[in-house]
Amino acid sequence: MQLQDTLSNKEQTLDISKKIKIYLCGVTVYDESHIGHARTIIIFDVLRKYLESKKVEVEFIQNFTDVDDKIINRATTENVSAQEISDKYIKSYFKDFDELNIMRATNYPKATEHIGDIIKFIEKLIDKEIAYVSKNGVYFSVSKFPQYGKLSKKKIDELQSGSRIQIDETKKDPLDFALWKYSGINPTWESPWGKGRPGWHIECSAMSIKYLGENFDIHGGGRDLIFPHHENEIAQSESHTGNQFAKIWMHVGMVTLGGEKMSKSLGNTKSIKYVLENWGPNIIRLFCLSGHYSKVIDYSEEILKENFSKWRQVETCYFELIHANNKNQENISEKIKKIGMKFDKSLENDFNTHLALSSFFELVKETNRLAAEEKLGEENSVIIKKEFQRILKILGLNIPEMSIDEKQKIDELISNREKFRDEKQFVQADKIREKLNEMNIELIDHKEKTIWMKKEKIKSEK
RNA sequence: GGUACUCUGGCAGAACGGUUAUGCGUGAGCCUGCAAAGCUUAUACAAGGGGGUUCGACUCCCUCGGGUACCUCCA
Repeated sequence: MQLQDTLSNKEQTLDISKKIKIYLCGVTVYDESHIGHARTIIIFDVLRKYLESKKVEVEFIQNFTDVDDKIINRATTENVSAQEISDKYIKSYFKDFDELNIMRATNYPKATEHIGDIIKFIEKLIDKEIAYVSKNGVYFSVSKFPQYGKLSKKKIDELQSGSRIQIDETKKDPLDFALWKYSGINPTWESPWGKGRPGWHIECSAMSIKYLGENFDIHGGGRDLIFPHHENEIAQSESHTGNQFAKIWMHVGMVTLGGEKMSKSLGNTKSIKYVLENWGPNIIRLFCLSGHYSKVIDYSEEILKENFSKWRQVETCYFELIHANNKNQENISEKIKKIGMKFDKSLENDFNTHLALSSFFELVKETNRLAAEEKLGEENSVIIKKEFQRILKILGLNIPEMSIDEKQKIDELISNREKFRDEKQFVQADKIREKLNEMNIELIDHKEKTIWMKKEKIKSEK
């Protein structure tokens, strides 16, 4: 599998004949997650589901940064403890992402639960004289890591001149960043240097190495983490271990709103809860997979509506497959096999989900065509269904199952309607159709039969 | 200002040095008691501007321009 690597700026080969270790930078838990977070996590979720569909073992670590100024600020404002804030939003995080059908990570380490590891990590950096203790905390000395800037392609002297932060006189160099900050405001921990809390970045170095080792396969996150977060992680980690850190750096493009980056600080976010309520998980997933992961995608109601139309076709396809019983059949196994191979090939070529989706829609279209031509028989449907469900599973799309009782009731109503139709009592027949519609059951009248499909309830549908 | 990414048909969005992307939308038709859904078919100067390399460029090179992101809050 080929993946574009931010560090080398080249496609690198991911050897999928062995176990794959992935570390994804998760969220700082001080507020509701938005659709931008969802995109990044959905991309990695599909990557993982694809790998696992190929029987590749994946160890997937995603952290929660649960100690941070913003958490503390929020806690102060709401007059509760920082932990209450982070707990609340971790809970909320899982609610959102379970609903989005995201597979749980192997582990979700939290910064606050790894303070000991972090302190040890910093101690080693001090021993190596790469970090130093100052009046305000412990700092990483950027000048001790000559390759600093290699990920974000920045030159150290340019960074210094363009630096927009106020110069902290206690630091040896304005670029040096905090590993440990002295602080009297809770939460704080004792350390060999004084009471305080860890800086941002250090938790990801300490935890990724702890769980995945010094040199793991993929380190990912949003593009906005390249600098300074990931740049600093590399500096700390490689100084610490003397080894190469992650093999491949994979960065997901931003979600914009009206061409502007969606971010909490700009206040132009669409929360996952909002979008879930209006469009549901499947359409969100289709939307997030509709462009190449490295590029920007723009959120708009129109584009969600477009994905809604796509989803309807997928649903139709599914229900056609379920009800397939035509006698005439075409031999389609070769065609389906080819589509499946194209789907896989697209994903293995820098994880091109959009191209993969176009193969998927070929399958959907082909099935719906056969159904329209009354050529979708049981044999075909078995072949197609296998591939259809394989792809659905990789993409994390989900058509809700129905109970047998429900199905029975629907079949009854349909056969009643058929009687009325045969007797040309269309008013009665339409009444039944109307009734089913209220149950979110849509009828498709074919020449030889009427089939039903359960439509997902979409609030924003017109 | 620096760095990176980006500019493809009404919209979204891919691949590829020479071939239909695909989807949405729109028009027409088929199916239907009517619908809906679906199918068929049609539709689009496609390539930010200008140069160059090449037998041939959307694809490579140069140049000019637009957009976005990052330059210590950020997925």
